[in-house]
Amino acid sequence: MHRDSEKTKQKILAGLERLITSKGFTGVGVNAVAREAGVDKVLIYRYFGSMEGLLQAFADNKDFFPRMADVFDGIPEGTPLHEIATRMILEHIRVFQSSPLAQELVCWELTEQNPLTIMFGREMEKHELTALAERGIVLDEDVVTLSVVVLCGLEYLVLRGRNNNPMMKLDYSVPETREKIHKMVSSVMKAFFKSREDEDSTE
Amino acid sequence: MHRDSEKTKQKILAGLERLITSKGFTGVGVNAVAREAGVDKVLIYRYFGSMEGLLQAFADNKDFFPRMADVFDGIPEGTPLHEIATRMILEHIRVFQSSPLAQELVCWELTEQNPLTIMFGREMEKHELTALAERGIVLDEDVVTLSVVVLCGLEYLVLRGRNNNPMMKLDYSVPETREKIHKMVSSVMKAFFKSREDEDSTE
DNA sequence: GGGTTTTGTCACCGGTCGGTGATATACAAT
DNA sequence: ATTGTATATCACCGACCGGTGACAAAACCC
Repeated sequence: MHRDSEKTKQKILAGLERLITSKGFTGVGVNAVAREAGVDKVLIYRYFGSMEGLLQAFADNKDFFPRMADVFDGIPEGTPLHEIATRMILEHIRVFQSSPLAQELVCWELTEQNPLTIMFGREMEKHELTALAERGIVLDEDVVTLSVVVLCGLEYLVLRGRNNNPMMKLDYSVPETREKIHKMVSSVMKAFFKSREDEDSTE
Repeated sequence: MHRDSEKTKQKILAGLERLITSKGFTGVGVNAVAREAGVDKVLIYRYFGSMEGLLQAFADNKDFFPRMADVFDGIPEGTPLHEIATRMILEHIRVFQSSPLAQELVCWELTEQNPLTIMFGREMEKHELTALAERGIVLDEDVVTLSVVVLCGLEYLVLRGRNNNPMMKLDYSVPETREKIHKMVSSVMKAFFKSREDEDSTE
């Protein structure tokens, strides 16, 4: 039984993460976290002050999304804008789908406010399209709006897919459906870009 | 103190609804419902067997969405398809936004399975586009997919708007933003329909 | 070594939860 | 009025919750 406060803090944080991903956010509590971490709950109060403090610490020590900027490096020069946007969306959703933690946090965010969900929300808010702005890529406002709405739609479908709650027969957890949706996204982005250009040229 | 089992059942069901909309689904429990309804909790077990039974009964006695078919009656003959689809989407989302109960149930659906969320999910699943099919209106599969994805995106934005969780600066609870989004939906549907037609004619 | 601080264990508190049995009270049939 | 039944009230159970104080033991400092 070594005594290492730093290690126990990590055990607690790891326990919290396991608990969230396994039982969902509704199961999160001081007792449950302590049990999961194999640690006395009083240590949570000692090291983090409270459950709120623990959530805050968890949010601080974690970056939920990989750097979106890396996506760009895989995109060759001269790729049309609509394809860049499409890839951004699909890449984001791929990451999101492979992260049960992120999915659970979004659900939590929709039902409650706490230090963790607030921080997570901020992270979520900026990551995507700011990366474009950093590269000096300026998109039509409507295009941005569409991208976000589509992105939201896909996230939502991923969340519904977790519990087999298809939306109008559209089940994102089915590979064929997923493929169909991806194709649609690609073509709608293309069509919308084109219609914007046509409009600009006739003004 | 009248003794009217039917009335008590209604009081319990009403209490459940008030509780869901006011405290959210996380606050739902036998004790809380009984307290909210001003009734002893044992009556819940007597009349509904269990919490599950109560949720089932609540789902049975409630239709969450007004008949979507009525939307058609307000649409003149000869309206272009893309505009019909657009109106369907926006009408659905208008209803959804004005129903805190529906919003809370969706959140519940995303986190847990129970008789109520399952029934609600089924209701949600069919209502929208089946109405089109009933009228003999056949839409391109991609168009349906796009409609659903956009619809999902808007629902998601409504949910995020409840707790001020904008998505990439896009806050659906702000009227101007809402207006902007509606315009975008209208024009993207138009553009996508057009691109489908172009594609068909060149095959 | 001794004394202090840090780290961890344990027992306990009041409160709420889901669930149940015993009992009182209103009503309806006779 | 008497009986039986449906309706409602009350008290209670064990389990879990968030939170705290008392205390043991390891580690550190001199």
